Amino acid sequence: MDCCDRECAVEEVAQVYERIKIQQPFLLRHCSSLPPSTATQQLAQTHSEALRALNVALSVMKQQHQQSSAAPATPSIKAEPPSHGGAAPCYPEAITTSAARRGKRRRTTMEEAAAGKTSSWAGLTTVPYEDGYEWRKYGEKKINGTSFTRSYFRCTYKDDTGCLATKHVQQKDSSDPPVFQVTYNNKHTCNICTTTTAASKSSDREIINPHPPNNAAVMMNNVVKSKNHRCWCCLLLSRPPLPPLLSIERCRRRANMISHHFLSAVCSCPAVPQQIIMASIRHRPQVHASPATPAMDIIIPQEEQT
DNA sequence: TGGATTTGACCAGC
DNA sequence: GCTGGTCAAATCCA
Repeated sequence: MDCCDRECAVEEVAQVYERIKIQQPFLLRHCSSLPPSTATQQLAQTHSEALRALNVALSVMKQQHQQSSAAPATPSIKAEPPSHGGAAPCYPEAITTSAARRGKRRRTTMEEAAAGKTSSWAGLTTVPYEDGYEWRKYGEKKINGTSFTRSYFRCTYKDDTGCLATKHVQQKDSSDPPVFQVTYNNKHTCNICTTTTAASKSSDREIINPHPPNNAAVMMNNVVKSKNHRCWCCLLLSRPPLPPLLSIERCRRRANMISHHFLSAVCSCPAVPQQIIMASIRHRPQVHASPATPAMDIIIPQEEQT
């Protein structure tokens, strides 16, 4: 496939993606107004899967396009399509690197990753901080031959559960939105997602039901009726590993941190004020020098701030 | 005040 | 000796 064909394909997929994305809030609203049934369940589920698949396809296609237009000497990295949470990468089934040992780790090169000689896994994404897990930053370093610093993260629950999952995020370019290379080491063993409500801080951690309802209508009703107003937007867009349920307050804060792509993908979420969605569409995402900074600035309307 | 982030120092692989 | 990954004290922030 030549360059023009590829661009046409990307454009076509992008158009379909935008069309489905626009339809999703209306569909979900419609489903929520109907009594739960297999048909509405399947419709909502299929719609969500289609949206996610298109998002994945777009990410991969854009990535391939960038790689093909790069210098030939540039080594290709092992990049698999994400399985959840928009463009966030997923984990391989087997991660058994010796680097999992505590202490200093053997460096892994791009070549090794491409050759599959290392069990760590790298992928490109525009939403490096939205992969459904909670991460705590523990370091940042300027890497030779790169324009941007690399940020190091470990699982927030390392101390609680001994989870050894780590990742590092390296911004690759200043494109719009910026592309990040995310490298994961060690699989999550914590198996917990946490939530923080507006009324309580992180002390009230809870284990999320591993089998949440797939029915969009049920989930919508739960959001509307439940006292703590949990956000389910991530659940709707994802498959295991499950992202955390978020309080509306937390989701609003989080909306300030996520990229244009992801935000527009969750535009059906009732917890994220429509004004934020519109603001994210009106204002082009800003490019920041450090990947640790938000991918864009969104002004939360005054009445929405708490 | 406690949790999260920053940042310089340290350590081990290459 | 250089470099990437981690540690941990200092700092920030809600």
